[in-house]
Amino acid sequence: MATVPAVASDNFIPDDFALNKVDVAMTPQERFAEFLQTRGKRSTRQRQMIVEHVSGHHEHFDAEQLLAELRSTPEGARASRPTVYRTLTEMVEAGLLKKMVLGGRAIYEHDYGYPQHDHLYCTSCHSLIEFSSDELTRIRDAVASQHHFRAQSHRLIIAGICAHCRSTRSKSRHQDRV
Amino acid sequence: MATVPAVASDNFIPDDFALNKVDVAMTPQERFAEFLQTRGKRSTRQRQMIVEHVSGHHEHFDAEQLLAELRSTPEGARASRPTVYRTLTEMVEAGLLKKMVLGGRAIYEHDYGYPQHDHLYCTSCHSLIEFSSDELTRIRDAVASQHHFRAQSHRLIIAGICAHCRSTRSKSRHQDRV
DNA sequence: TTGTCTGCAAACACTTTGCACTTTT
DNA sequence: AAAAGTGCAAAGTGTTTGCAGACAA
Repeated sequence: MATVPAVASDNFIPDDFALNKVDVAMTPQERFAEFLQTRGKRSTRQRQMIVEHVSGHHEHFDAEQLLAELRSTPEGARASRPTVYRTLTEMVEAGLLKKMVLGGRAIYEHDYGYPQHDHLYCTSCHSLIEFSSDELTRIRDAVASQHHFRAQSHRLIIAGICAHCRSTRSKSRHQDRV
Repeated sequence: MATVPAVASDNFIPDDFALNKVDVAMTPQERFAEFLQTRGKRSTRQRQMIVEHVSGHHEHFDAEQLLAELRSTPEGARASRPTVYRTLTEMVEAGLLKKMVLGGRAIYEHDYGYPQHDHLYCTSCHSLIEFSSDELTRIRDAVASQHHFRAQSHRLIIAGICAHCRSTRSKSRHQDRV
């Protein structure tokens, strides 16, 4: 199953395991458990609580944010920074999360059970608005075949100012790396 | 930091100055000189040689690469690392270069006088192949207006394996952050 | 002269790693 | 018991910044 070298998952492309859209009925937790099992990895308390927490918050987030949230939970629900980073990496490998880089740091979003989509990125308030376009996928495949390129995935980010910031005419407009 | 984290032009969107497609006949050097002037900035030896060098190499590159190239030039054509970074930032502000982030570091490409285009990114050899699509721009504008979003720019990166790597069946396939 | 630039060294943000100890299997 | 995981502290990257001396305007 795991033919692909398990690079620390800087990839935003789920690996072979992830591509098997086997059982869509599994919960993220179950799916992750299966993933760990097939990899000879262990189901630890930390990994469990991280998947649990992430599954309950359907927003975009980054590692430090997640770490802070975990630390603010009542229970001894805490994991170290390295563990959080390591687990996020595994969740990407498992196809539960998708990773992208914005403003210099990695942003994660849910991938399991969510349809392919792209983003509008407000350079003023940094919000991400999702949208999807079939046409886009068509263009992608057309362009790829023209170049004898095997497309595995794509990422389109349209940067600009969102409706809210436009009306607020925020003074503090600035633009971030994409 | 201040309210607006003065992210030194991490933007890939040319600022107001850049949007004035005034004189397309100017050389990059002239344009940069004009940019500096309107900003009350000075035309130093370092800035001149950096623009000069960059203008002579029409490839994608990153700051460290440029720094290394400058250091290998015969003449005392050298600038410090901070100066290289600062000047690249200015060149982006001036609309001469466009910046994007791939594999964790900033990649620059020429923007002045070059048509809008997007990229195919080979996750195996890390090469960037350019292409352009009018349809894409259409989609972008359609999506943006649907969301009352003012699109300023967009970036589409199609990741996959290029023709060359596909035939080479490279063993070392790996995937990088985009 | 005057205020901007440069280069150095140090600081930075985010992320990864080495290693001894702890846990899961 | 054996193997994998965790946390700590330290190391890395790529990039930015404070500051004193160097230099355009």
